[in-house]
Amino acid sequence: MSAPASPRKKPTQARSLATWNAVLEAAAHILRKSGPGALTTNAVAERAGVSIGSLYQYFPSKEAILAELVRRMKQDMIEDFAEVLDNPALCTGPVPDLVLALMRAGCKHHARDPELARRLEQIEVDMQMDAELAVMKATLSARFVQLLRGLGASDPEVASRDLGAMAMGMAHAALLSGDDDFEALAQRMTRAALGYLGHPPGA
Amino acid sequence: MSAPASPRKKPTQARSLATWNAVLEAAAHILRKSGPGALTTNAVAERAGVSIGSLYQYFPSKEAILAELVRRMKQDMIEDFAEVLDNPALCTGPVPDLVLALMRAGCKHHARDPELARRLEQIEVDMQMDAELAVMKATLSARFVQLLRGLGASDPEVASRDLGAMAMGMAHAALLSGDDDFEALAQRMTRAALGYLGHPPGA
DNA sequence: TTAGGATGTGAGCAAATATTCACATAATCA
DNA sequence: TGATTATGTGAATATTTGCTCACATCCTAA
Repeated sequence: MSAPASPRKKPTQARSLATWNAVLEAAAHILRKSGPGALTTNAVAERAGVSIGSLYQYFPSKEAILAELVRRMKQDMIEDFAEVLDNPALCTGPVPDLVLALMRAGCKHHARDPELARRLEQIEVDMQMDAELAVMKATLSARFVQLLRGLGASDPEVASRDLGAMAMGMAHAALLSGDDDFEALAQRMTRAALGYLGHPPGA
Repeated sequence: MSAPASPRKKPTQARSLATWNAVLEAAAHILRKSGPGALTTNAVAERAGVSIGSLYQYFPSKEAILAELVRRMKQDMIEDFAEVLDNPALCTGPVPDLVLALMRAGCKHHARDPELARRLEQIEVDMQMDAELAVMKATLSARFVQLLRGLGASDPEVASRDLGAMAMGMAHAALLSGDDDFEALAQRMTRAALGYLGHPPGA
């Protein structure tokens, strides 16, 4: 419960790096297939083909494993969004195109690994972040707030929160229904987001 | 895990009904204040001022307690929505007024007990429903689908899912930020929903 | 080659947790 | 009243789970 959520030691040799990865992959697999209730340290070690002692050599607690998985997902997400935010043509072009591109980016990691993404986003809510993760989240959030201010949103902080939550909610609901058409999903998200921002619906 | 999620026996005397209620209230309190991780049967019994044996007389498992809490919340929600859906003036009036009324209804149980509502909605996702709960959810969903079809939504089933998830996501995010202005929240939800439905933003 | 650090092992401990059961007390009714 | 049923009790059990530790094996570098 009170154990630090950061890795105990970084692997240096190739052998230990394989162990490290096997643990994370096993945890991801269990989370994906059986949910957080089945995620026990012993189960992770067994699935990883690694002894429980080895697991604890690199992760001081179950939470640390989850934290690392969340950090990886968040990292990917930030990169997906950055690809859009760093594109000058999109940022100066029509707002609907920009919003659609952002929603597509937001759906990307769901498309890659839907169930895992859903689980991790749910877990993230109840997880106390380590400093690294906090910085990553703050950075991403700040970029959105700035963008929304540029789009004329009256309360960019709230708008950022709302639009993110809206997209996440829709994505999770789609997954639970077995709907994996993420392009159509991104377009529906865009309609809602543009409405939120006060843009009239175009063709 | 495989225990039935329905109550073991219904209380008949006043004394046992008090026990029944104390258990549910205690479970709600723990969920609200400490989250699902702290919800153990022994903790619930202790908080309720009731022996663990008594708890198991009425609830065959921890899941059964949660199922009952979820059923109660869902029941309240359905009533809140029914108040709007059964109002002819609203249903035949301007669409934005109707949508706003629905969003307000959707926020109502969050306003009553925000943290509990958030937790229960999260738990509900991973809970296998009993028949009673399934019927309640299906009934509510059917009414929304019908309404959305009347509003000209091209895919009412998907729209119902999307709009519900959207509202829930925004509500949860607001709560986590400590934002408890549910009227403002309902208005922002309405903007997004109208955009989703293709309605041009009015004054 | 060999010393010493890095890595791996898994039995087992301590704590937590869900649940049962044998028994006690209270309410109801013939 | 006495008998039967409803309700309440909490110590005890069986299981699970996070985690440690004493020891084995592997790698690297001098």
